[in-house]
Amino acid sequence: MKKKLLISDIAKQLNISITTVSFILNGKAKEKRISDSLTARVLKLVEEVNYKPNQLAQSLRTGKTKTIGLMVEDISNTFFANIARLIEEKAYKAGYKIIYCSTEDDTAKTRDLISMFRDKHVDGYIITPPPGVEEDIKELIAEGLPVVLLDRTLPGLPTNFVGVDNRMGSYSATEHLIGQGYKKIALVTTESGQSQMLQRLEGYEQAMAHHQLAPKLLKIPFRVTTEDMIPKIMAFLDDLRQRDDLDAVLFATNYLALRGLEAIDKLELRVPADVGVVGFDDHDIFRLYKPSVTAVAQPTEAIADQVINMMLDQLDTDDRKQATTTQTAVLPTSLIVRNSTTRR
Amino acid sequence: MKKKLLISDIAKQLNISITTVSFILNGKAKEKRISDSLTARVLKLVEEVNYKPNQLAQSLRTGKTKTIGLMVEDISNTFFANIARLIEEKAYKAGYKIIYCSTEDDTAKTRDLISMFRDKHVDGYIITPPPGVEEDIKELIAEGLPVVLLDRTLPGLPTNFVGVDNRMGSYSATEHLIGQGYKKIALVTTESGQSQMLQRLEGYEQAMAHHQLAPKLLKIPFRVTTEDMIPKIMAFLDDLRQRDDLDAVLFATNYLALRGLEAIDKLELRVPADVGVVGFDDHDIFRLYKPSVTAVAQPTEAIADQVINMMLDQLDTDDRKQATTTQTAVLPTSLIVRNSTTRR
DNA sequence: TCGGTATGCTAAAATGATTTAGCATACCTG
DNA sequence: CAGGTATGCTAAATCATTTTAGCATACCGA
Repeated sequence: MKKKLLISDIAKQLNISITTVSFILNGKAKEKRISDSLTARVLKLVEEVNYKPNQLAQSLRTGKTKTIGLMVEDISNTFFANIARLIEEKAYKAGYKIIYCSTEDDTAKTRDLISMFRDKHVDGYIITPPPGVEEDIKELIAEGLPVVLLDRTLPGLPTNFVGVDNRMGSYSATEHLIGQGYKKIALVTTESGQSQMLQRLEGYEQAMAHHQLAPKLLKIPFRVTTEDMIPKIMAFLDDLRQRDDLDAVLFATNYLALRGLEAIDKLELRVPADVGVVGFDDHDIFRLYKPSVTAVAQPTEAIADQVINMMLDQLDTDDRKQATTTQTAVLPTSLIVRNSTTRR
Repeated sequence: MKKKLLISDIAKQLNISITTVSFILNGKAKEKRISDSLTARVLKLVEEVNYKPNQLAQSLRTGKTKTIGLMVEDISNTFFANIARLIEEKAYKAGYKIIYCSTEDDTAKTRDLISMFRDKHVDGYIITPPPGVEEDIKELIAEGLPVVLLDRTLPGLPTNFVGVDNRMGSYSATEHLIGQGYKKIALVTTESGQSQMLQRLEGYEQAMAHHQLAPKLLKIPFRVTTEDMIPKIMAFLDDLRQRDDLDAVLFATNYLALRGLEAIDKLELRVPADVGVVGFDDHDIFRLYKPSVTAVAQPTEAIADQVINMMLDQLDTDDRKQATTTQTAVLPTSLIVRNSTTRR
């Protein structure tokens, strides 16, 4: 097994000091007045023998690991998987690697993960925060570590944030339904206090209020399994239906919409004739489903762009003026109108 | 900002040497004959002040980073996203973090990524290899680094591998179609030479041959965009249809099946009356689609289990006897019969 | 009383880089 | 020709651990 090359090997071969080699490799040749000819010789040799500095040693000395921690609610959810893919790509281009994990929106697990990431000295944190981690995040910020929150914020936490205009998204989705002649519109959401979910609720309620329509809510508790979800939704819809009080549903997340479609199917309701359907967050399935499903789409690529830009921004900035400015990007959603809301 | 605690702080406070603290923290107290009382005092203080060793320094000294590199073709593909989620979970339980990236099945990119992972000194490699990285992987193995290939193998590479019985999967899918009375069965696959794709092709061809039926193939070139894929599939199916030579299709991957369903939809063919449809690799959509789509399901959880077990196995083993034994797990697929192949 | 060994701990090297402080030498200026 | 400055480089400290080699002291048996 070939021995790994050290910086001292390079220095020895050229009969110069380690310091000089280090300066040259770190682009400080000019600044440190190393002659051009020596610089060239060093770079040539380094190239020839394919010397690569030991990143662990570098990290120990500099405190930088060129690694970003990415914590999403669930990496297997298409929305997050797509974001993760884009973030990864852009991060690699900037020389950063990504360590990821899924929080499952579990406070204790997330706190643990944050602490593990710290132990590993990641340079920056991208987080979709569960409730109850405010203090941990504040600590990160207090220590001058770059943090970008994604998808949802936490109250009272002045931090860089990237998300969409959820209120507007569900407002316009509701307006769209109303415009199509639907009046008895229900919202199926989760019980969570996550900011983005509250905003989606707010948008729906505002649109309904604006038209003097009565809101109808189903809030699914958080840790309900997929199987239990469908009967719950069925019961809710069926009940409204019995009272002739339902002609459309807005689902507040893509997985709720998937379960919802199954529920609607089992109740043998026709879409869009019996009920109109809109999902928040687009999904491959919505294009393909018959009838295709109208959805509030989030601009995945733009989100990922903003996130990584904010992160790189902070990573580039000198640590001093870190906490001074916080950026916030609230991106617009777009309503993709498909057949599930088109009455004929 | 509170100063980070060092091992020397612990030593100083108790008036003992750093060495002793280190031994105790690394569970070598007994072995090194440190008295129980001192051991207890050290552990107590460590607990009280919440001292945590600097992992960078540990890694530099030991050469272990407690990090596993995961390279999949595309982290945003549901199949890989699900696997990634499970692997992450199990890895964390064993104290390992995951760095991931998407190879896009691009040789040059992957070689680059492998080299980056090496620079970062990951302890183990989980890879879905694109063609042309045989040498790089051989090098990893030669250096005694744990490697587990996932989903596909490379010819002439004796390595730990986890995948499914692809040949059997598509064989039985084809048999199923034939059992339902379909005879003019086409296979839509990719042009790639990836082992798993070749096996799926082989299974199909064997089943067809076994019943003296003529195979009909469409091989989609690799870097075709989603939009270009649909017209290609349409043309292929339509052509066969014109010649009255099509009554069922087997799609060799889940994304091909998705595009395929769109194509079938546009051609206004009815499923399963005009064409039966089977997908390789299950997908949420297949349950929900009308009619629901029969699929060859891969046992995601079992795959992830095997992968992480093989990996941890190697990581635990002393480096010496590393390369001696290689494990291979070929898991069975299961055919989930749904409406898309049920003629009435 | 002396050699052997068990006990309980530690000094110092090693891991592989970056960075601070500074040393010669040459050159220039007045 | 003294004194200052620019040039071109380097010795040694530093980052925070782990690990090797070994040092006192006490005790025991012969």
